[in-house]
This record gives sequence, C-alpha cells and structure tokens, in this order.
Amino acid sequence: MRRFFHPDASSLDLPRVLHALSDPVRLEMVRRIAAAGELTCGALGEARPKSSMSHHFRTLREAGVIRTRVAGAVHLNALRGDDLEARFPGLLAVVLEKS
Amino acid sequence: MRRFFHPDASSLDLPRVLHALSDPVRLEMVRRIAAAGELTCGALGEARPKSSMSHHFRTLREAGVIRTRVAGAVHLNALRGDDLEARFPGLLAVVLEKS
DNA sequence: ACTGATGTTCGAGAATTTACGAACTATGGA
DNA sequence: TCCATAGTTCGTAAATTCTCGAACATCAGT
Repeated sequence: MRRFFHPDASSLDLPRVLHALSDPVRLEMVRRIAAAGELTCGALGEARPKSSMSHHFRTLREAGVIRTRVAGAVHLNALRGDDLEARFPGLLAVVLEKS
Repeated sequence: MRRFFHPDASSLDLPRVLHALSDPVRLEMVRRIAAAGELTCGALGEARPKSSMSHHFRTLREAGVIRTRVAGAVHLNALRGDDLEARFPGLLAVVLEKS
C-alpha cells in the first residue's frame, strides 16, 4: 500500500500554499475537487498526460492543499478544507470564488 | 518621467497575483508596505542588491499588488488594497495575517 | 554643470518548475 | 495467474524564475 507525505496542519507554509495555487491547472483542479468533495486522479486528467497530472497532485499534496487516500485501485483526493481554514482563514473562500 | 505598467483593477489575474505573493521575500515586502502605507524601494532593500529588489517590485507591480508612484527622486510603493479587495475579497486579510 | 542618491534595465548564470514519454507498482477481476 | 486499469516515479528537455553585477537614467542640491 502506497504511502504519501502530507504535512501536518500546523506546519502549513503560506508561500508554499500560494505557490501551489498559483498555477492555473492546479487552481482548476482545486476548484473541481472542492465542488465534487472527493475526486480520483483520473477524473481530472482528461486533457493532460498522467505523469503531468501526477506532478500537480504531488505539488498540491505536499503543500497541504489536498489529502490523497488510497481506495482500492484508485486514489481519492479531497481538499484539506478544515486544516487550511484553521491556518489561513478565508483563503479557501478567495480561491474557490468563481470570478 | 518614468512610467510603469500597472494592470487595471478589472484585469487582475488570480494565478498571477498568487504567484507574486508566493515568494517569501515579496510576501514580506507586501506586509511591510501594508504596515507603513507607502514605502520607498530603498526602505525595503537593506539586505539584497538593488537589482534583485527591483525585480521583485516589478513582479508585484505587474501582478497588480502594488502601485508605484514617482515622487521626486524616490519611488513610493503602496498596496492596491481597494483594487485587490474588490476583485479578490478577503485575500489581503489572509496575506497580511501575521501567523 | 557636476555630484550623490535612488532605482531601473540589461545580460548572464544558477536554480526551480513544467511537461511528457517510458518504465514501474499496486489493485481488482476474469 | 494473467490482464487491464490507475497512478507514481524516473529521466530529460524546455521554459520560467531568481540573483546579481554593471551600465544607465532621473532627480535634488550645490
């Protein structure tokens, strides 16, 4: 069973989180994950190669923006909404705002 | 008289703004500008070469985070608080929060 | 006009990030 | 066990970004 690194809530770093969110592809991923609650990698990777998507998932995961859990053969990704809200109140609302 | 490019409020781009804020040096610059209201470039550039600071000022300026006005021999930098708040409500509060 | 102070621009090198194919791992089902 | 599916990791090439020195421009004061 594969294991991923997830920073714990208290060590979330603002520049790192902002950088993770500053890529248009990742921003869109985050919005769709937020809207769906939980999404497999495949559900987001229609347009790009899997290895590219995997890179973006990793960036989001290691910044603490999403949490990835293994469910059988698929990986389910969810926003770390509570952790983000606790550490950077209001950030998620800004990012999820459809402008 | 030198003229700078400042994007107008309506064309502020979230990924671009987030990227501008995702650098620790620039994040600190923004916080100090916000605290002071308006600051010269020199007031922020004690530690790094002027050309490096100028690059960061430009990045912030062209993302629409700060506005630079020329006042005699110095450049005064201020946060574009109203524009940012209008376009991305709550973002500034998150960024200026001293965690 | 000369000088000092303030910043920008230019150019180049180093570091980081992005993108993507290929090989690999793990899981569930036939 | 064999096979297809899901996704990661590796290696590499291209694009961005960061950093900084050097040269340049502008302004204030003398």
